[in-house]
Amino acid sequence: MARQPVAVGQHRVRLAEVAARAVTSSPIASRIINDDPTLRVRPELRRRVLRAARELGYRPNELASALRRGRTGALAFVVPTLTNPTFARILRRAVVEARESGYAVLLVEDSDEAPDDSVLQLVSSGRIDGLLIASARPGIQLLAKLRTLEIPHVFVNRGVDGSGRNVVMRDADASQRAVEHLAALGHRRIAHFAAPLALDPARRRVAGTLAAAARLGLPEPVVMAQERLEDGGDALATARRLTHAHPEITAVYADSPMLAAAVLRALNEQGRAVPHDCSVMAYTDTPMAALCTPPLTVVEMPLEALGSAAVLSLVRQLEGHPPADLVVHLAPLVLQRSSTAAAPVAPAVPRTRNR
Amino acid sequence: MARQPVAVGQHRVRLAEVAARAVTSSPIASRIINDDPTLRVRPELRRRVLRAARELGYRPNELASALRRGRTGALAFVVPTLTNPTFARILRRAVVEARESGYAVLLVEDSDEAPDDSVLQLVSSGRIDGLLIASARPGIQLLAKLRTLEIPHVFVNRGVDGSGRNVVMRDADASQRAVEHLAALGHRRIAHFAAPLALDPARRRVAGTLAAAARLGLPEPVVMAQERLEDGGDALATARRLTHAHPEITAVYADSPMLAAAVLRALNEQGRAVPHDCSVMAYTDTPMAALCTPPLTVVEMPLEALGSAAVLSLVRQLEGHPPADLVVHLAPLVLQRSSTAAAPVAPAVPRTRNR
DNA sequence: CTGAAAGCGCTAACAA
DNA sequence: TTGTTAGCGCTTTCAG
Repeated sequence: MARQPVAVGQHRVRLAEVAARAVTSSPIASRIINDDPTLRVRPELRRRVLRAARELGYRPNELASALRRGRTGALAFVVPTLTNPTFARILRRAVVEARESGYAVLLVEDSDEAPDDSVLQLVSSGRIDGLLIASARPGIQLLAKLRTLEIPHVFVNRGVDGSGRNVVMRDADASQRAVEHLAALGHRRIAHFAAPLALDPARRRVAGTLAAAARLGLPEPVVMAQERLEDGGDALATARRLTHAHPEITAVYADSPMLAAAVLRALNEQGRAVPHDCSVMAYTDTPMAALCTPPLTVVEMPLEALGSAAVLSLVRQLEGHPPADLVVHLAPLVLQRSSTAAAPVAPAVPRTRNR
Repeated sequence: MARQPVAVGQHRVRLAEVAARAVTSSPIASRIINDDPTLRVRPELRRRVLRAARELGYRPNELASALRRGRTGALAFVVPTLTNPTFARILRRAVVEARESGYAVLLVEDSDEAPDDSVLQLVSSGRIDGLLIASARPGIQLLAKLRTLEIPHVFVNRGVDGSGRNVVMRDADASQRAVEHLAALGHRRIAHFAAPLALDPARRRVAGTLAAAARLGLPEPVVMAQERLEDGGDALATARRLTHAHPEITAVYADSPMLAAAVLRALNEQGRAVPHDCSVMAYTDTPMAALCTPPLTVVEMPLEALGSAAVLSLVRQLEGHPPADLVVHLAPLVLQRSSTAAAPVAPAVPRTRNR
């Protein structure tokens, strides 16, 4: 195979050339460019080196640097499903924060279906320094293998009990806000339509709902979980079962706008008007939430801050600090739109058609 | 028998150790492990090396290999917005395909707002071999700089005229299917609610709609574009303008489920029932599309195949082939749900409430 | 057929 | 204060 013909003068400038131009050696140039604080050097030489670097357009070769330093400057973000808007929001800020800390982010999808060892490949081939794991769930193979590979990592959003490295949000508080909002509107019989209960944050939100209801003196909420989440799955069927089995319910708190949309569909099919006959609200905001019919009241969460906090926490680990649990303190916030309203005075009765 | 050997202790197994155990030298071990076809070696030695590698759990250090070979084994995927479900679908398959071709994928978000040079950093610091660019749009800085850096790249979904390296789908055909679907239902006055027309695929879809309408003898469709897409933006306002200004329209073809949802909202506010008074359909399917009220008829697109094709095309470039335009041939497919139905016999008249 | 030598580009340790 | 030496772990010559 022929050698790639490289345009003349197109060749990448190396550190040695910068050093030569500044009339010094590579190590000195390296330490100046990397701002080595232990280096005592003539200010004039420093200026010469920096100027040479600038003039030549020098960019360090990260790979060479990585090989020498024994650190790659790359992190991997492991998501369960990329199509879930929640993860997109977390990831987005994580990428930015990582870059500001000097790391690139590799993406890995670790779906429930395809138990894939690409994460391990990445780790064991020395491509990355640490792992942001948003795909934790019980029984996931990754967890076991992480113990073997001793690689710094944090669990994002989905925590792992006792791992001591969970970066999560105030999920229980989110439920509390939701329940308070509904209770303030006079609702007493409410349902919590949950994401799979195998997932840690889903469980924390259920707990939050139950605790808040108890504290407010409401009857115990109905809890139903949608066990398959991929691509909508059969959320509609579950929503139908929920609304059908519990006509006494006047408000549903769903674990995502998608689940809430399923509830809207189910109620609509049964001729129950939202919010007149039944209120519906969702955990987390998405662009679609505001465009549902009716627009969904949601509990907005600090997903961007979560992404940012997760990276910072991991970077601290990489700098030698021990791992630690972290709760993003920003408070959940109810955004009231049109899907929640005062509870009906009389128990809701299915009507022939929307009002 | 499939006992997974584990590197006990901190120390990572090096090639030299594999070679030692197989009683040969590193170069030979390397060539055997990398399946060098020009290597003629005793089958027995080959077996010894592979067995030693397996037993020691050897994983090549990708960084060292990259440094030596002058190729990093990493690609960057540049997306405009991660929260757009379309890109999530493309990206998802791209990551898998890349892995199967031996590449990791770095993620970069290149939003309209934050003109960010992190892509260039990645390139000029020698972290990646090539670029998958899904964020192309006129005036984007990246385009100019790409010419300077001579880095292999392809444009995904959003093409750049005359680049000769666009990997796109049959967008015009998607519009054709949509228009045919609506025409078959008796609609004649239709509207195309477009994504920003600065974007190449949006333009191709508009062209497709106009061409199909002309071919079918329909009056020229109304075209209105939503110029800001980020986070829903003011899609609802635009949708209101569209439906309000054109009461004669009996069907709207929107450029995404989100835009379609905005149209559903607007029509609902105006007391027009969907699909009774007006049909609505969308380009591309998402989990939410099926859960809208009413569930959206959509034109499903092969986004996964697009992601896969883009990676393959880029990899070919990296292997020395010249870039080439590529159209993913899989046909757009209309998924009929409940938001489209026969055109009303009389021109639709705003009514006081849904039927 | 196989192995020894020579780096890829950078930086940590040590000399001067 | 500065330069020299020595690799990081791998793979590509090029001799044996």
